[in-house]
Amino acid sequence: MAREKIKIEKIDNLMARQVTFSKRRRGLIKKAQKLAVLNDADVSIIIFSATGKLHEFSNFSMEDTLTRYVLHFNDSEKPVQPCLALQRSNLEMLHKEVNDKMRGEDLEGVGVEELGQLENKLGAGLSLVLKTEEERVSTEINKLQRKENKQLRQKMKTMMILHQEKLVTMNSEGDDAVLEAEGMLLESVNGQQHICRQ
Amino acid sequence: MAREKIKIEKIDNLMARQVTFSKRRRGLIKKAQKLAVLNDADVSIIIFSATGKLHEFSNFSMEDTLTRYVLHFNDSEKPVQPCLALQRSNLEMLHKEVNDKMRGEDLEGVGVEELGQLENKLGAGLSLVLKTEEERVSTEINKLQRKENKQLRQKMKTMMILHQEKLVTMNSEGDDAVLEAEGMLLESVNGQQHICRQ
DNA sequence: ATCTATTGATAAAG
DNA sequence: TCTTTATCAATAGAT
Repeated sequence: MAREKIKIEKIDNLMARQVTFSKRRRGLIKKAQKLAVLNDADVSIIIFSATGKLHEFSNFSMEDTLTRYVLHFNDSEKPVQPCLALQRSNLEMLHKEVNDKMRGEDLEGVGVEELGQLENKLGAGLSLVLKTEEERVSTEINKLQRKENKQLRQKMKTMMILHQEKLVTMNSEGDDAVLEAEGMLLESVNGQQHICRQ
Repeated sequence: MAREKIKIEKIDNLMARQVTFSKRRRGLIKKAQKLAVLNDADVSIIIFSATGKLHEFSNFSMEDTLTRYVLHFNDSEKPVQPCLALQRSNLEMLHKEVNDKMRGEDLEGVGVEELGQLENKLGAGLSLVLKTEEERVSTEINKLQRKENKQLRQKMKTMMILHQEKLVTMNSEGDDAVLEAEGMLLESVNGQQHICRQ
């Protein structure tokens, strides 16, 4: 869109590429801003340049938008409106799911595998991000094994486990139902430990 | 950019807004595509329309780009190039961090609070996403309290705890260091339980 | 969806 | 990187 028409292919000249990147990046974000305002939409853009530099735009909170994106796949059939409505809708879906699936069942009698499907619904969006993080760290830990740095490995694993533990703590907020759930957690962890030792 | 210049403010007329949204959304994504190709960049766009419909573009894997985005803040001083380099760089940073902070310390003597800072480094990107999810569910659980649906609450909490448990399982891959770490986890959970009962 | 007058974006040069 | 300017690209309004 200028003096000459250019072919859409990687620009060879580094200098020209950097100049074009700056111009087009600003143009893109300008358009994103207009789209967001004109149409009352949430628009988020993440750009990593070839040199690894991050450029971002979000007319709303980037974190909230990404969370909304990740959670969107929990309830993709029925698109929802604003963030609060999104949360409400997701929870109502969980209500229904839980009531449908667990009606009349004794929770204590339901195994981890059977709960897995419901748990996946609850954590589906979370897992999308978690899985890559888990796999990433797992892969790196395997690389470390070759380096025989066992001490560091143990420390990293311990930290990861403590990280998970903190999350469990966040879930436990000291009301009536929690104590029973904590008991189940202890039983589960004991069972888990047994499985891990196989 | 057309017959008349328009003010950049929310378009009142619903029909006109929808038409403009379609046109500009396609234009934005077209520009994003060109930017990605011309400059060899990773470009991801997430758009939620006012009606909650999701539109997305990513010239690379959206999941990988979002993971890279979340992880980017672990190592923001030193931008990194490709995904593999990113992982390597992050791990090397963790190496250094762990060795610097824990050199000569007996791991068993280090409390949860003291590990927290390192653990936050390890999980910083993860937490960015997890925190909102945790807070979201936590908020909704509190709302449920008012509805006095205690049975459902317990089930949800149990599922969340089982979810965390599964993550712990993912971290445990049956090598030497894990058994000790699991022992620590059990101790930690017992301690945690005590704290929760206060 | 298609048209087209007009505005907006930008490639090349300075 | 900023400005200029000739040209190309996107699009507002109409159909």
